[in-house]
Amino acid sequence: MPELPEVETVRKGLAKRLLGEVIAHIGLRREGLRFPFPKGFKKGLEGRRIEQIDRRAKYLLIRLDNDSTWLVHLGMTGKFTLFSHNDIPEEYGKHDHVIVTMSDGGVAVYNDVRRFGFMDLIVAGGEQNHHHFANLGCEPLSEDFDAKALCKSLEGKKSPIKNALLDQRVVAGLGNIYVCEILFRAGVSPLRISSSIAGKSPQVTKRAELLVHETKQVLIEAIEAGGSTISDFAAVDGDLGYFAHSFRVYGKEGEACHNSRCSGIVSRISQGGRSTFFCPKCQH
DNA sequence: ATTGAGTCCTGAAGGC
DNA sequence: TGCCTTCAGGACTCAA
Repeated sequence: MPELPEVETVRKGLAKRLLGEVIAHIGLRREGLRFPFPKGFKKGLEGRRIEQIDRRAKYLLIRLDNDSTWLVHLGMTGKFTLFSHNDIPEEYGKHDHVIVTMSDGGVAVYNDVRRFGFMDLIVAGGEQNHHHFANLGCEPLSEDFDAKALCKSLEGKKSPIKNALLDQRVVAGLGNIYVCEILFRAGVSPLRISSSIAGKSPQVTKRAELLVHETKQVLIEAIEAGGSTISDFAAVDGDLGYFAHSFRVYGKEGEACHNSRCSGIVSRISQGGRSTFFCPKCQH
C-alpha cells in the first residue's frame, strides 16, 4: 500500500483520534509481523499516553509519554482501522494482528495481509541510531531536498535513476508508483543513468531541478487527495484517497501518453524486479 | 562500495 | 465448482 502520502494520511487520521488517549491494552494475535515483536513490546505500550504522532519517510512514529516511541511501518498491506467504543467488531479477521484498546473504549485494529509491515518500540533517545533510520536520506518535502542535494547523492551512481529514486538512502519515502509519476512529469527516462543527472552543465542542472520540483509537487497533490488507493488501501478513518485517479503513467500500459503533444504509448518494463511505466517518446 | 537477485507473505486476476 | 502462473504500493539480506 503505502508510500509517503498514504503514510502521512494515516498519520493524520491516527492523530485526530488518538492524540492524548491512553493505551489500555495491546492484543497481539501472533508473535510478530515481518519481524517478531520486540521483548517487552506489549508491556511497554500499555498504560502510555499518546502525545504526538510523527512521520519519517514511510515510518509512523507514535510518541509516548515516557519519551519512548512506537515505531510502525505498514509494509505493503498494513492498515489501521479505528472503532469507537460503541462500534467495536464482535470478532476479528485472520489478518487483524494487533488490537489496540484505548482507555476511552475505542479500538485501533492493525491489519496486514502480507505481513511485510513491522513494529518496534524505541526507548528514549534511541531513534538517531536506530537501524531503520541510520541510513535514511532526506525528507523529500523538506528544504534539505533540493537539486544540489539530489545531485550529490546521484554522483557516480551507475544505476538507473528509477532505482536510485526508490533507494531510501537517496531520498526517503518514495515508492514505485510515485517514482514513475515523478519521472513522467519531469520528462526523465527511468532508464537514464543516475550520474548523468549529477553533472554541472545547465541542461543537467535543469533535470535535477525538475525532478526535485515534480517530486514535491506529486507528493503534495497526493497528500491533499488524502493518499491514493490501489486495491486495499483504506485511510485510517475509512475514507479512500482519490489520487489514483490522477496517475498519468502508473498502470497505464498501452494507453496514449497523457502529454497531449506527444503521440507516444505508455510502456511497461521491469527494473530491479519492479514494474516501471513510462512514455519512451517524451521521457529522455 | 554498489548493485542485482532472492526472500518474506497472502490474495487477486487472468489464461486455460 | 478448478488449477496454474503472474503480479502487487516495501525493504532486508546476501553474493558478486
